[in-house]
Parts: sequence; C-alpha cells; structure tokens
Amino acid sequence: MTAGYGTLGYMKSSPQRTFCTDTQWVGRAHCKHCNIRHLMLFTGLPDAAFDDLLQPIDNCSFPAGSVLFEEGQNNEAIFSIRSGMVKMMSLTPDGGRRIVRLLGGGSAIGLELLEPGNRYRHSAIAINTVDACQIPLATMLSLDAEYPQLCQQVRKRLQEHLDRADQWIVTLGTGPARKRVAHLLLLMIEYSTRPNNDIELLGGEDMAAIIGTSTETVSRILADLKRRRLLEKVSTHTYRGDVTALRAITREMVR
Amino acid sequence: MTAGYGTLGYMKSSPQRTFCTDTQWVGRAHCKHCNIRHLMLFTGLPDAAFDDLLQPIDNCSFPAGSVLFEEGQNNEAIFSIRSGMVKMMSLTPDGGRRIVRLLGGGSAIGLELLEPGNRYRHSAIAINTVDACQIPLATMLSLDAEYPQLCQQVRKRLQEHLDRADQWIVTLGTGPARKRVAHLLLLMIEYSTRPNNDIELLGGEDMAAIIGTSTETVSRILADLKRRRLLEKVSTHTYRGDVTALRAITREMVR
DNA sequence: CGGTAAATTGACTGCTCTCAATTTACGTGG
DNA sequence: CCACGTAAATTGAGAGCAGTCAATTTACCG
Repeated sequence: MTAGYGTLGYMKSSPQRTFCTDTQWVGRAHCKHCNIRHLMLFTGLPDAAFDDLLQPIDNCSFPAGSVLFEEGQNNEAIFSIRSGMVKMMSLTPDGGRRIVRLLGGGSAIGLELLEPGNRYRHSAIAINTVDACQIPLATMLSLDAEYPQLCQQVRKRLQEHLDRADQWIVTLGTGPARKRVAHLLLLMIEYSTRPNNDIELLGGEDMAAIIGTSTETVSRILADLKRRRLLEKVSTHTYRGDVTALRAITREMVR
Repeated sequence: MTAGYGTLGYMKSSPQRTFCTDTQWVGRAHCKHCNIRHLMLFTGLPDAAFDDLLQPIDNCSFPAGSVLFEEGQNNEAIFSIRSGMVKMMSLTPDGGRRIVRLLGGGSAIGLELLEPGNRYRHSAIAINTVDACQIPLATMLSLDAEYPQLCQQVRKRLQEHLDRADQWIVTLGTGPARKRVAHLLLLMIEYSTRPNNDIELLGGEDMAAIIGTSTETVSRILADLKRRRLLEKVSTHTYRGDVTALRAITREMVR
C-alpha cells in the first residue's frame, strides 16, 4: 500500500539548513554616499532625505544559506539587495516548498509590508553571499510619505517582480522537464554577472523546487546536457552554457 | 516519426476566436459619481480630480470572448474592471498559450504601461460580460503626477497581482493534475460572487491553459470529480463544489 | 432540425515519480 | 595531507500518471 507515485514527495525537501553562520553586521549604511544608489530603491531621493531617519539603516552581509526573513514573520524591515542572490520560497498547502523567484542586486524584498497588516509572503534565503541594506519599515514609511518619487520606485520594482513571476509561470511552469531546465539555465545565464555564459549551478534541490520536479529528474537532465556538451564544465559547480542550443530546446515543437 | 508525447502540442490551443461582437460603448464614465469608486483604482482621489481630464474616460461593455488588448500592443490605455472576469494570457516561447491570471471587479489591468516604453505584457480577454472603464494613459499619468494617493493605489494593486501570481505558481503550477484542478476550483469558488459555492466552470481549453495540462486530462479529472459528487450540477455549466473535500485533495500527502 | 465546435472516452506510448543502491563531493579531525 | 563520515549527486529499475491520437457523444447556434 505504499505504491509508487505519491503525490508530492518530491516537494518536501529537507528542512532548511540554518547553518547560518550568523549574519554579519557590516556597518551603518551610508545612503548619502552609496556608490550604487542609482541602481537601488533610493534612486532619486535627495541627500537630505537621509539626514533625519526615524531608525537607522544597517548594511549586512548574509552568508550562503542564511535566512533574511521567513514566511509569516514580520521583522518590520525591507531589504535592498546590493549584491548576491536570494531565493524567495513559499510553502505549498501539502507541506512542500516551492521557489517562486530569484532576485539579485538592485532588487528590494519585503515590500509587501508596505500594505498595512501584512507579513512576509515568502522566506528569503541567501544563495551565495548577499550584501543587503536593512531598511526599517518605519523609516521606509516616513520616506514614502515625504517623497513621492519613492512610491514610483517601489511601483517600478513591483512591476519587475510581477514580470518575473509571469515569466516564471510561462517558462518554468509549463511543458516537459527538459524544457523547463533549459529555461532555468537561460535565466541563470541572463541573471549572471559572469562573462562567457558561465553560471554557477544551483543545488539540485533548489532547481527541483524551481521547476517543480524531483531532484532525480533534474539530475538526469543535467547529466544528459553535460553529455551532449550543452553544458561544459569550467570549474567546480561552474559551467558554460550553449545558449543557442538551450534556446532551441525551449522552442522545440511538435507537428 | 510523429511519435507520441510531443513536447507542447497541448499548449497550442486554437487561435483566439474573435467573435467579438464589437465592444459596446456604454458612455462617458462618471467617476465623480461612480457608486463603486471606493473599490476602484480611483479611491481617494478628490472629485475635483475629474474636472479637467486630459482625455475622457470611457465606460465600455465587453462581451464574452472579446479582447480588451493584446500582448505586445500598446493602446495607450489602462482598464479598470467594474464587473465580470478577464483572463490574462501569455504566449509561450514554443507557440503555446498560458493563462497567468484571472481578474475581476476592482482590478486594474495594463498598469505595465506606466513604466515608460512598455507594451502590454499579456492579452486580456473577457471570460464573461465585462464592464470596464478605459483610462487613457495620458490621463492616468497626469493624475499620477498630481495626486500621490494614486501611486499608492497602483502599488496596492500591483502587490495584489503579485500575490496572485505567486499563489498561481505555488498552487496551480505544482503537483499532479488532480491537485491543480482542485486548487483551481477552490480559486474559482473564492473569486465567485455567487452564493453556495456555486461556480460557472471555465471552458476545458481555458482550464488546461491555467494548470498547464491537456484538455483531455482536465476533462477526465472533472468527470471523476462529478462522479464522486465533489461537483454537483446546479444548471448548465454551473456546479456546486464540495469545498471541504476539494481542500482535502489539495493537502493529500504521501508518507 | 442540421452542422459545427466542444467535451468525453478509450487505447497506447512514454515521461517522470518513487524507491533504492552507489558514487562522488566535501568538511572535519587526526 | 590524508582518513573518515555525512550529505549530495548519480544511476537503475519499475510503476503510475499524463500526453497524443482518434473515435464518439454531447452541446449549442442558427
């Protein structure tokens, strides 16, 4: 009576390791002199905006695997990612986990707290070392009240998140597993900051939680892609993707 | 060489019927005296805001099946839905179609045009008769520039869209088909305005484009649910759902 | 009442899940 | 630097779920 094909065993990844070598406090953020402010949430705010903050903004470094915040919590803080990559993870009704977004430098997360009474909608977990500024909600709200440009920036970022979510549905939630893996690899290449279409592969469990399959299926497909030279090993965990061939996979049709 | 299991034939639904008994112009919108304004995008704007609109806002009725706008186009208009339901549809890279959202009264669509240079990201198609107000982009931008409350409302709606997109990924894009159908039915019941958990079933092709399966699979699962009385026929196309039992399906686990 | 589109159902293929056994990778401590 | 132990990745075997093709029935519109 344990017959094969249980419904969602493949969603129930092992509990999140909180190796969490504790978050490292880098220092008070220096928004006024931030050298990448033009890419960040606070673009367009005048320097004077940072003179009398309600609560200070901290700059923190999160090691790979650490948790910025968890679904259902409310830390009263929004995070502005300076560098590194974060996975946004949700629980499924049957106890599984699903990654709904990958976000990197320039993105802001936890914006849902801006709507009153809200809690975090996802767990945010660092994939590699993440450098982020932690903006207290109170600070955010008071800036938002005073500077209308900020709401425009928030709107722009929400729209980007929405675009990514839709792309996620269309490319990573549709079709056979091989096609979804190809889409994911192309996405990683696109998000990557490295030259030459080089990407650091995610762990198998993460990839499975992204495309909604078992880890074994992911492993088999990756093995096949490596065998067929669509993925060439550059170094440990790092591979060079054949973009043209991967794109061809995503477009394969019948008839 | 036509062997079974082609990659995405099931995504290629027949071309959208544009029966489109033409959109009916109901009249100039009377925002100032709109009896549901408190539910709409323009909540919180003072009456005076509507005195000198750059371009007039029209109130239109769209019959089932008609197209409000199409992916890639740019009609320079945002739509505020008063009643009825709209499906937001995207093309997949291999020529298929996927529905990424269902939206009803109170929602605003086409907000992506607020970011300069953008085109519609989806095709918006009426599922039943839709009553909507068509807000010219120029009007929207000038109101947005003058009244900061409007950006807050836009932000709130984008956040709602994002929440729905994430829910879509987690509940409709994950797990075996039966579970996804159960989630979809519960969603329809939730969105429905009828009493008694009664819902009007979508066409099979639409349901397939929502959960990402073939129409045949949808049909088989629905037949099974009807047989097992989780769906009781009320009238043509209208069924009463057994919410408890459907929820149980969504939570089924192994182990 | 006839004609077309949609829904249903069956047969069959094959993709992907589960279970299980290795193998590989990696951090720890000697 | 190597040995060890644990976690992750790989691979195989078997079974179930879902896609395709095709035939039929039902629904709906004129």
